[in-house]
Amino acid sequence: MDDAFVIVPPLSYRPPNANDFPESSSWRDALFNILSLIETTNDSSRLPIVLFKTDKYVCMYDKFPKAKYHCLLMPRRQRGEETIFNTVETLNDVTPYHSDELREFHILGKNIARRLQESIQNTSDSVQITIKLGYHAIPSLKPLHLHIVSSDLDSSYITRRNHVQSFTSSSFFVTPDALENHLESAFVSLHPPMSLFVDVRMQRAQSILESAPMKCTKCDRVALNVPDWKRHNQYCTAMLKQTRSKGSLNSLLGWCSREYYGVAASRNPNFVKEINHIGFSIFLPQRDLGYYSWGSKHVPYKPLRGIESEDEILRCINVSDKPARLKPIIGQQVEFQSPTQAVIKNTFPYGQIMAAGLYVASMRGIDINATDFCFGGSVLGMLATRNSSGTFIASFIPGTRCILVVNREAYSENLASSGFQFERYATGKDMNDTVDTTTVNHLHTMRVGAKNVLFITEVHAVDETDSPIEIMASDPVIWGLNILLQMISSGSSRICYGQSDGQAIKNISLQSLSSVAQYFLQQQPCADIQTFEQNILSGMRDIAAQLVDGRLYRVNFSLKNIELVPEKDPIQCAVLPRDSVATRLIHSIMKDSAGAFERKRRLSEVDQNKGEC
DNA sequence: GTTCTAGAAC
DNA sequence: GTTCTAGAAC
Repeated sequence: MDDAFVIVPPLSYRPPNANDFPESSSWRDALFNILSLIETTNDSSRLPIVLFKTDKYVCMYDKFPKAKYHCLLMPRRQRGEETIFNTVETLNDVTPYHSDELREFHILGKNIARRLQESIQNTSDSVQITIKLGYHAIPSLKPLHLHIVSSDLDSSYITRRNHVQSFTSSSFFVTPDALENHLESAFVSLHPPMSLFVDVRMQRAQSILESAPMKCTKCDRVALNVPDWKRHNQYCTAMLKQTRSKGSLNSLLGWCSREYYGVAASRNPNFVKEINHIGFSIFLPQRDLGYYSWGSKHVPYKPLRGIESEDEILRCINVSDKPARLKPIIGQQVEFQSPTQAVIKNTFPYGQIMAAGLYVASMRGIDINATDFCFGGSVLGMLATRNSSGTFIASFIPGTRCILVVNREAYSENLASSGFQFERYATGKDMNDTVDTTTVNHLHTMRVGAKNVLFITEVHAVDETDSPIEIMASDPVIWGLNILLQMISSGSSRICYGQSDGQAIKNISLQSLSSVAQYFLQQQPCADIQTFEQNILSGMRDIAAQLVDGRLYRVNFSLKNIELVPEKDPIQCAVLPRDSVATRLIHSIMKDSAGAFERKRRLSEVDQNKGEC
């Protein structure tokens, strides 16, 4: 281990004021917000909430210190870099594969602890206080954070039983040594270690918080209640017990075997398996951010730049909606109906609604600043085939370095068409209903190569586990690679399709993503997945390299190479509302999400009341 | 994670 | 009457 990475200078502990900490949309995102503040602040070593940082890690003061000295050590979020820590949110995401990184992290933590110990050497506290390191077996906050905390636990912020237990229980407070020993045990006794994850015994850990006796850390006296524990703790004069750490194992840590595909795997394991089964290696699903619906309420068309306020967008979003469940229709035959014609243009508010997806993604904890790209549903296909059957526009999302790429082609759709009829049939709706224009969208992130990509795509249905299913009234073979990449963009591991002869849909079947791929590759023996992957990665590189300013660019092709050309009609081809509106929509989440969220709630109540009257 | 508060425990 | 806990809201 190269100690140079983790050398810590002498530290002086100067806890900040509570209002030095950034406001957070939700307490769950508090640490993420701090981490992105650190990345976006020019000289973040001057931030009062930071005690010490390196290129990879940051040690910040705890906002509610449970002892005279209390900090949190975390890996920094590194844009575009492959650090495994980026996907570790709790101890349950840790694998033996993380051993080396964790060891380095722990050495840094111990060195910080040593410096803190030095800094209190000459104070009256020096005799009684030692600095301890540990993770909470069940943390309240993500991502992974190591507590560096002094043994006194003398703090007005200790108010509840679980505060006491979480820092005094020798098993709930998981020391770095205990975690390292646990990981080490996988290499000794279990095989194969790479598919194993740490598994915290949740029930036992919870019962420690709730019902284990609260003991004094010095004399083991059992307290009657929290105030009793605090009173005794302040005046107990017994010597602090020396805790053994080397070689210790933690009784709350076990193992759980599952394949490693990233964080999203637990939500939609089939999708991840299918992608790997096809042979794609550049896609690593990360976070599944769920669904939201867009109901435009039959208002007139409007140019995106004509949107006056974010409320015009907020009122159309329903964050608790999800796609309808696919009905058991396999093998059935469906006659088409003759519903009322309903032609709609993909113009706002019936299209061009990426801003809504960005809003919901921010609300659900995506840091747009830490995201490299945001793609609509057909972008992967365009990059892979280098075929611009569409008008693709690339531009920075205002106020960020995140590149939004969407198909801005203007087209019309008829809700009476057979495709829409089949979608409604497959989800148990009235085939003749051409009035409801609500669409449901899925949000998820993937690593694509070394980049973080947010996907905002429409989905038609979900299966019994609420995973997306593509629905299509034609044989997917016709669509070839595009449908494959559209499914990947929407996070769909299956497609429900039937063959249409104009009168009816026949042979409705359900196929997996990999069988669609297999069929496509059979039809086109010259096609190979690796070439498509290279096209996608080099396309993303080209776009990032050529996007030099805040203007709108059209994605053109010359000899299959991507060329960004400044869009001649940036007003007409806008992909987001004007900057002031878009910025408030996306960034208000960080600073003022409570306000935006409350406003959204009030608006939806108003709309509901209208409906009821 | 905290804050707030009803009502149980004393 | 006061002290303390636990659950909901944020």
